[in-house]
Amino acid sequence: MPELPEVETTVRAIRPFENTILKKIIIHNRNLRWQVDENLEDLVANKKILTITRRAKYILIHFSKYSLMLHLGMSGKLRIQNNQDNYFKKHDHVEFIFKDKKIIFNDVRRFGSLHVTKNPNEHILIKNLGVEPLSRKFDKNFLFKLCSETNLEIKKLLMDQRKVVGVGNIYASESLYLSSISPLRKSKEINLDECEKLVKSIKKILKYAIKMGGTTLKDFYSADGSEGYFKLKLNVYGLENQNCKKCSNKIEKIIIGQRSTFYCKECQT
DNA sequence: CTGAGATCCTGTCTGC
DNA sequence: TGCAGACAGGATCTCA
Repeated sequence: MPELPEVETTVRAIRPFENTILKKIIIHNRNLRWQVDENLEDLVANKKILTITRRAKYILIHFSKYSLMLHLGMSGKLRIQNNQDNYFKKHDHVEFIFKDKKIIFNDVRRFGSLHVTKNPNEHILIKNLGVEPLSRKFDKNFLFKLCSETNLEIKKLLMDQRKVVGVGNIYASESLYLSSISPLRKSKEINLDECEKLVKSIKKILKYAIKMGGTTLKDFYSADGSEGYFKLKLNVYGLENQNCKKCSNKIEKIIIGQRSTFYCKECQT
């Protein structure tokens, strides 16, 4: 579920917990993508959260000495619940307990992860990550250079977190559609103009998705813990055999790197 | 070094 | 209904 906009939306939803004391963490299941660090609860119990930030698809919760790194994987989500509403859902693995409320990490498939570290930027899972697509650094020249350094299908390149972070399977298909570039194109054959279009499309769709996600923050807080991110209007993803909005050709589904990929053969060349 | 493919896990949907 | 098989929005690891 979570690509950059969903993670960013989640970060914004829990940002009100900045400058509050995390009383304790209760871990019901340490068996996530990686085992949760043995002493993680002790290191941050009764400590004040200073800031909550995002790097790639990681949610970073910073305390004075340590930071928590939370990744939502494929199916992870956070929900905020009043302490008095004492109910559980299946696959609630971690509870972050505050004075009146708690944040609960629920993850059906357990591809998510939770780590504690002194310096997240130096953590093995973070230090080799690529450029933030919404940063200034990510411009046409930067993407053009990335494209010239390898010869992957462009969609694979976009999804390689060591090159560009945050773009997952949905937004890769969508941004290529907006740019009229085929997901099968080899990166070395993509010219500077096309890189410009692609950079603009990626930034545009990510910003749009974040904006849309923001409108559901209220749901995020709701007492019943209602789930689900706003489903923004997609142009190609999941729309196999439906008509392309630009040319009325049928949207095709193909597999690239074992991942479903949707595109219009007619408009994307 | 690169790139292809397997893999972790559970739930849901499709087709017989 | 039951059941097998495919598939799901991530990312690492192994191996050629």
